Amino acid sequence: MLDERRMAVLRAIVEDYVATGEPVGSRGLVERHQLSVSPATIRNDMAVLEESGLIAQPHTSAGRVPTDAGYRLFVDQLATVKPLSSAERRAIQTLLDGPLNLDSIVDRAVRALAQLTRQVAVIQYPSLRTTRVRHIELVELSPARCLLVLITDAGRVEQRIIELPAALGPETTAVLRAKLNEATAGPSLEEAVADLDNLWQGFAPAVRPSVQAVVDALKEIPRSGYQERLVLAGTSNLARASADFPSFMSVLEAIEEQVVLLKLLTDMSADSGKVAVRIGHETTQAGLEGVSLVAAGYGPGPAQAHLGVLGPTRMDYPGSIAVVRAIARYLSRILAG
Amino acid sequence: MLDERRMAVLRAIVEDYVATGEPVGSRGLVERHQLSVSPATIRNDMAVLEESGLIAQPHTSAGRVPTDAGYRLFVDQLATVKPLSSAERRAIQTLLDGPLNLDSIVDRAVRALAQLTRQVAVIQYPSLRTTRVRHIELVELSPARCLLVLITDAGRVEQRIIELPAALGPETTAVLRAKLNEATAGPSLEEAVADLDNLWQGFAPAVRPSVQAVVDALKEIPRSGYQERLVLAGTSNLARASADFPSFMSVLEAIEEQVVLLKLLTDMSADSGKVAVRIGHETTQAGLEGVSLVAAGYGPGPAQAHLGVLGPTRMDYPGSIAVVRAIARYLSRILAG
DNA sequence: CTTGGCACTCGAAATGCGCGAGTGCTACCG
DNA sequence: CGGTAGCACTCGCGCATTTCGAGTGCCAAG
Repeated sequence: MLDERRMAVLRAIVEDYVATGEPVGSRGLVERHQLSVSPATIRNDMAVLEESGLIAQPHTSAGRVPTDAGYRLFVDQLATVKPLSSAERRAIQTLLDGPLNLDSIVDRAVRALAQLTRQVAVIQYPSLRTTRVRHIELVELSPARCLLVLITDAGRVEQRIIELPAALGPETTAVLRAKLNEATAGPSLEEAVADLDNLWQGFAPAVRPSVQAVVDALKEIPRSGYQERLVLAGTSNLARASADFPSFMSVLEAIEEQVVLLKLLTDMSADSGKVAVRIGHETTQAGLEGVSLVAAGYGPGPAQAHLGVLGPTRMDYPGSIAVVRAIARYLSRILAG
Repeated sequence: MLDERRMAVLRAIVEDYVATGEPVGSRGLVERHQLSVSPATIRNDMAVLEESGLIAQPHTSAGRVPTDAGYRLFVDQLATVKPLSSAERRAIQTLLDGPLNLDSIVDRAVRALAQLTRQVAVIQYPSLRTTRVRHIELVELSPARCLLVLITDAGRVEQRIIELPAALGPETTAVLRAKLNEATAGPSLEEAVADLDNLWQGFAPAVRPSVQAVVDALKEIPRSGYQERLVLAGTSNLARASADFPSFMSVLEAIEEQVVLLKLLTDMSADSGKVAVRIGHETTQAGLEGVSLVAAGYGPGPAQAHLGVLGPTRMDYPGSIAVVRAIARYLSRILAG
């Protein structure tokens, strides 16, 4: 039923529509592709494809447009891997230069992603849940306050100011710091933090409430919603494609909200380096009608975080997939180094 | 020449145009405002105002629209201070709740700013140049690498990973950390950092290159462009007002670029708490045609950073000014606490 | 100085029309 | 039976034309 040529026709329709943005007709197809059959034949094939729900026509006497299902089939079976151009390779390579602190790496990566795909790019910071603790620092700011600084494996730094019931004093602070570092030196933060409940026992009664305050703050870190951070770039690319969205303002809102986007990202690909694609209605989120998402996990070891690009369903999937995969790998490598 | 009533007319035109977005005619004016004169009189006044360059008509047989100069006069002399509504007060008040670390405070503040003004909100992080150092932390990650963590007065935390020519060892690290804290305990980071050039003399020859590497990294921090951080919110509000811009995509691009925006912000208000307004062409930046900016400085003591909102020239100036001022003050107070 | 009256202008919306891209169908061919 | 050529038909798009009305400027009178 869906033989060789019909698939070729579908591929051609997707490619042309992505390129031009206009419904593609039978004549144009045979002209631009080497299909070596007549337009009439193509029309018959198109009728079949339409019946299968892979393409549709916006109105009678217009050309055909791929449906979400059509894109899905294209991405899964028809798309040929598109190797990165040397210019793209070079652009990504420059990521390796520059400061090694996480903030600036992520910033450069997200900009590169947006620029190369010409879509909206999004990167989630390595989750505090799953990464391991590299170091914990405890600084007395005043008798009533101290600062807790947490540095993870992936280079992420998180800080909290803690109000203390009673002053700790320099020695106690040093001891507590050492114990915290010792206790969290093992597996992920989330697991490590579970063992801290009895820490106060090793301290003098006077400072125990303060110790507990610090422990509570530390336990709170992987729990709070604030711990998830998302950075965006290339929002202006959305405006360029605004004609493709029913309401691109609602898309902007949904993106800014971050919550929805975060959920989508984490729901998608799990494995580091694997690229997953959500097309159109598959992103069952309010405000994201007509939006596709190409995402991958990244991070040292198993995926600790995700990154991706977001654009109209009418999007260059092979190209986006290639860039997303490449950047995810580079990022993983840098963070592991 | 510009008597009482003419100013009242200008104010009415600005208010109506801001409210409706449509050129306002003489008849509508007398209907909606208590001007107790006839439309014909208003027309004469309008002719004068137009001659003075304060209003203009998009085309013959259309109503009048304020020019940039008109808005300027309105803001400087005509606008009445608009007190915050209790709902607005409450919304800002909730800023005081929640975690006290800088990132989340700024995040909440920028969202509040965007929501209350229904404009694009932008907040600049307290500059590393002018703030004082609260604490410096130095952590050995491996023999060849250490992590430098800088905590400023305003609660900002900055980190760098430093490649070391030779291992420092725990004792030397401790000594160096102490010396760095001692040396930077004075004035602003930028000034403090100037005195570090001879620090290596106090160390054994073997570790001197490593000490110098740390000092260099520290000196680099206030210098690098990366140190300036800008956070945005409410970009979707721009889309709502997209009809007001000649090309709102270029506005989006300019905003994303951040460099332009940063320059504008720092060029504007200097004093903490004072609100400054740039209207239309006064923002002499490419891509920002038809954009106005309402900004204020904030921070403990003299303004260390800026925040503001950005929108079409057709914008509720009194309201925006009130909110910007309020949030700048709250933020200053929180950071000082 | 203000006001009513009036002719005039000009953009926005409505209307009508022709063009052409594209389709589906049918008859025909290898 | 799949492919092809021909052909009538549909329907959105672009364009010219018209109409409508909001708003102005000017003038003469109060």
